[in-house]
Amino acid sequence: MSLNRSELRSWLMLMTGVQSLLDALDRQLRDDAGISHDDYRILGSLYRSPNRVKRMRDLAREMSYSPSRLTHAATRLESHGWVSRSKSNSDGRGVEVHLTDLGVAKAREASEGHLELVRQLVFDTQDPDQLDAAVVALARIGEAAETSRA
Amino acid sequence: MSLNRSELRSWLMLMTGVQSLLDALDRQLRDDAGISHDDYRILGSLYRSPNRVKRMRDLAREMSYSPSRLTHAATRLESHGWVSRSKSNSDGRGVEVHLTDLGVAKAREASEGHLELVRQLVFDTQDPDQLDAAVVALARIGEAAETSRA
DNA sequence: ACAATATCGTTGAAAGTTCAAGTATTCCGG
DNA sequence: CCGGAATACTTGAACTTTCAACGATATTGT
Repeated sequence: MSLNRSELRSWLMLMTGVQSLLDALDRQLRDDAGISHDDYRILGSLYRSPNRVKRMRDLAREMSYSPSRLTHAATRLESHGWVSRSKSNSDGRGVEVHLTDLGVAKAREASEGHLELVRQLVFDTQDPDQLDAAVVALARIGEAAETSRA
Repeated sequence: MSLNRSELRSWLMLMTGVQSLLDALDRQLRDDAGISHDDYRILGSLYRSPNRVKRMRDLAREMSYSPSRLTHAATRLESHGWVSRSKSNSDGRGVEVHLTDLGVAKAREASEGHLELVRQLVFDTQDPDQLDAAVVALARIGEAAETSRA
C-alpha cells in the first residue's frame, strides 16, 4: 500500500469534497439553465476566447476531450444554435467552432446562477489566504497530472 | 457578475486543476486495471465497509448516484463477479450489495497503481501543511455543497 | 516531387448515464 | 387495521460518452 492511514484519510476527504462540489455545480446548471456543467464549460471557454472562436483541436485539448467527444458535443450545441462550425482556412484539416450570439446570451444567462453558487460555496466559506493556498495546491496537482500523461 | 476578476481567475485555476486530476486518475485506472474511476470508487466504498456490504440506498447516497444509475452499475459489476446482490431481511424493499472475494482481489489489484499515482500527484507535490490546508478548504466547500441541496 | 507518416476531424456502434414509469414493501394518519 | 403516501429498487428508452475505423489534408524524409 502506497499511502499511510492519515494520508489515505486526507485523500478521501479531498475527493469527497471535490465530488460534492462538482455534483452541486452540475445540478444547479441543469435545474436552472437546462445545461450540463460540461457543456457550460465549452461555452465558457469560447466566450473567453479572442473572437469567440477556437479550433476543435485546441478546444478538445483544453477540455481533455477526445476528438470524437468534442464532435458529438459540438453537434449537440450546434443543434441548439449556440455554436457554429466552419472549415479553417489556414489548415484544410481544421475546423473552427464559433460561439453564436445566441450562445453568448446563453452563456451569460447560465453564468448568473452559476457564479452565484460558486461564490456561496467557494468564496463565502474561505478566507482569501486559505483559498489561495488551496488554489495553489490544486494548480500544482493539476500540473503534475498533465505532466504524468506525457 | 458575481465574481471579480481575481476571484474568477482563482476559480478557473481551481477547476482546471480538479479536472486534470480526475482525468489522470480515470485514465490510469482504465489503462492499468480496466476499470473506471467511478466503478473503482464503488468497490472501494464496499471494501471499507464493515462486512463489505452496503444497502443500495446508502451506497447511492454516498456516491451521489441516482437509484437507477446504481442499479445499472451494480448489474455491470455483478456481471464481472465483483459484487453480488441479495434482498435485505430487515427491510423487504431493500437490497444489499456485497463485495465478493473476486471483488476484493480486484479492488486490491487496482489500488496499487492508483495509490501510486495519488502519491505522485498529491503527496509528492505538496508540503504536508499546504496539503492539509487544501484538504480543509475542500472539505468546507464540499460541506457547503451538500448543504446547498437540502 | 513522392511516398510514408502523422494530424484533424467525423462516423456509427457499443457502453454508460439519465429520465420517466412501474412494482413491491413499509410507514403513517385516522 | 385500512388506505394513502412515501420509500426502495428495477426497467427500458433516450441521450451521452467511448471506442475503433475511416476520409481528408498536412508534414517529413529521401
